Amino acid sequence: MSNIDLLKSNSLKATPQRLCVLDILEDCGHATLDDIQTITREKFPTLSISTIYRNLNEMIEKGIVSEIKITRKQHFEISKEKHLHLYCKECGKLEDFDFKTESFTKEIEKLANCKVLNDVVNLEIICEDCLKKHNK
Amino acid sequence: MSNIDLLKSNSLKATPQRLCVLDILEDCGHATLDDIQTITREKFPTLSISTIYRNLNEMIEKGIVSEIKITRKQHFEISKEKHLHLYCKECGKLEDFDFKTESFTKEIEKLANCKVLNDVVNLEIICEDCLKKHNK
DNA sequence: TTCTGTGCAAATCTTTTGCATGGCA
DNA sequence: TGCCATGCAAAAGATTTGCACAGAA
Repeated sequence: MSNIDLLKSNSLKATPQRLCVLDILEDCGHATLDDIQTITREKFPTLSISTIYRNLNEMIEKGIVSEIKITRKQHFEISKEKHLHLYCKECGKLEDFDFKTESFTKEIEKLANCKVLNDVVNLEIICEDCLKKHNK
Repeated sequence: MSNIDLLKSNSLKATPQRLCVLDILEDCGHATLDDIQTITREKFPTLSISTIYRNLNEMIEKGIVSEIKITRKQHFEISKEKHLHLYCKECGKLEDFDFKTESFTKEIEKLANCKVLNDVVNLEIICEDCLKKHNK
């Protein structure tokens, strides 16, 4: 589904500003507010920060976009299938990792008698590259 | 270990203000900044918000206190053993759940060639009570 | 025309800093 | 005395809101 359809199917108009934000999230995987502001400014010098906030909040409410609460600066991404976020505390890299979390969450559901909503689990790590540096 | 010793062993003076914050975290399990501010005010009407921020940041740096990044308002807790946070999106309850996350994190480490640092994994859920309400 | 979305500026929070004061080793 | 910690006020940042205008249905 194109980003245009994604917006329309959530009764949001496909404005250039919204598409621009979605394109950035698609290209970068995840972006902070600063990232979004910097990149959008190149295309739309007049695009206002309040529009970014407003649109992100709307798209989060509709479930099109998700917030990633792992670093102090929050990141945003286009909502997608169950996966992991691996954030390297050493080099600051934030990556998606394709991993079905079901078997983990199903176990919790059984033990705690609850329904787990997360499609995403966030983990702080030291990444492969940084581990290699340690061993040198 | 008492909170006094906890502070001293991290070369922080055990001031009444710091102890008050730690007591709150101990009593509540987790508290937001608002919680901390409201409760400390009862005991120390003059305790300033900047002192709370400064102390929390220091204690986070030393690893005595951890931030919980799950809701929009961040929560704080006294650092402890590996466990889960279950946050009910419906009623807003945030609870600890005793669950060893090792088998999950070990699997990720193998697959992604990384070291997982988390002692804590955050999950958004619908809790047992709220599920019951649905079925009525 | 009627809505919805945008930009700008102002208002409101949140968080951090600078500095003078106070208390404890 | 010499630190370290605090309180207060100001500064800096982040986020939201009000309003008038612009553009698409």
